[in-house]
Amino acid sequence: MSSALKASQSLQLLHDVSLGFALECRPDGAPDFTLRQLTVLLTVYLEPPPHTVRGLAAKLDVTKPVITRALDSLGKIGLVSRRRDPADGRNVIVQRTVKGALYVESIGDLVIRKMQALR
Amino acid sequence: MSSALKASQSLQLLHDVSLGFALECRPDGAPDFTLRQLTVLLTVYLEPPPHTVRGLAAKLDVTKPVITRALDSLGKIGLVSRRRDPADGRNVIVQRTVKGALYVESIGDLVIRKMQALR
DNA sequence: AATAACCGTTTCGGTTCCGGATCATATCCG
DNA sequence: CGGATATGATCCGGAACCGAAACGGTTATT
Repeated sequence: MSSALKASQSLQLLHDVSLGFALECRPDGAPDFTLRQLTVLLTVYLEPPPHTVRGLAAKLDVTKPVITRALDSLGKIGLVSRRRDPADGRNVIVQRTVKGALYVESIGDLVIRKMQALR
Repeated sequence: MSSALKASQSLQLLHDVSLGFALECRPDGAPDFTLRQLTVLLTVYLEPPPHTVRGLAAKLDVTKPVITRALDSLGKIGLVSRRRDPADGRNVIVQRTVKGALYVESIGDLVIRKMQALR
């Protein structure tokens, strides 16, 4: 048995993760997560730093205010923090937090759990 | 090598799929997909029929108007259709469409593609 | 020093989404 | 038949989101 999943299994996994995420992964009474917010969060925690508003906007192909607002939402519940770049005062650097790292880790657990439940 | 992915790989996969979905899987100039709309779509196409508004609302743990609106959005671009239940005229049965099936299949391809690109 | 370029945030108008309540219709049951 | 119940759609007020544009602050250029 290889590590490749069949098409139907891939879809089932995505379905289970989407559903499980909405049902089980609500952080701290936070309201619903947008797919965009989730993507921002995962990008910050999975891709090598530093992360700037401009860079995230380009990577996700959205405008800057979208990123600013997403960081507002994520920051409000402590999943991310911001600080000015000391080297270039125009930049804002998005930083990871302990709480965010734990939360992202729990999402990974969800994916693994759903994958193991696949048949 | 087993079919199990490590935690970091699971997260990377979810990230790549989220990002790829937003960037590559825009059906017919359709606006952004909500995570909820995606979940509804996948549920309709992956879980055994019949699907009703009430059943979908219960499964996703949201109110009925949310499902009605999601079906409006999905139906507008032909990814899903509705018809009255001939047996019980109160029910609305959500039906799959050819276009929807092809679209869901393309999402499966995306997942597989991102999985194969994992390292 | 003055100007231009760059970056993130805020504002603005418009759209979409949400849950609760309500409505119209259909079915069930006394 | 008539009232209670069930289902999905619609309306309502509030909240969140979007892109374009404008704004304040920082750095680069001349």
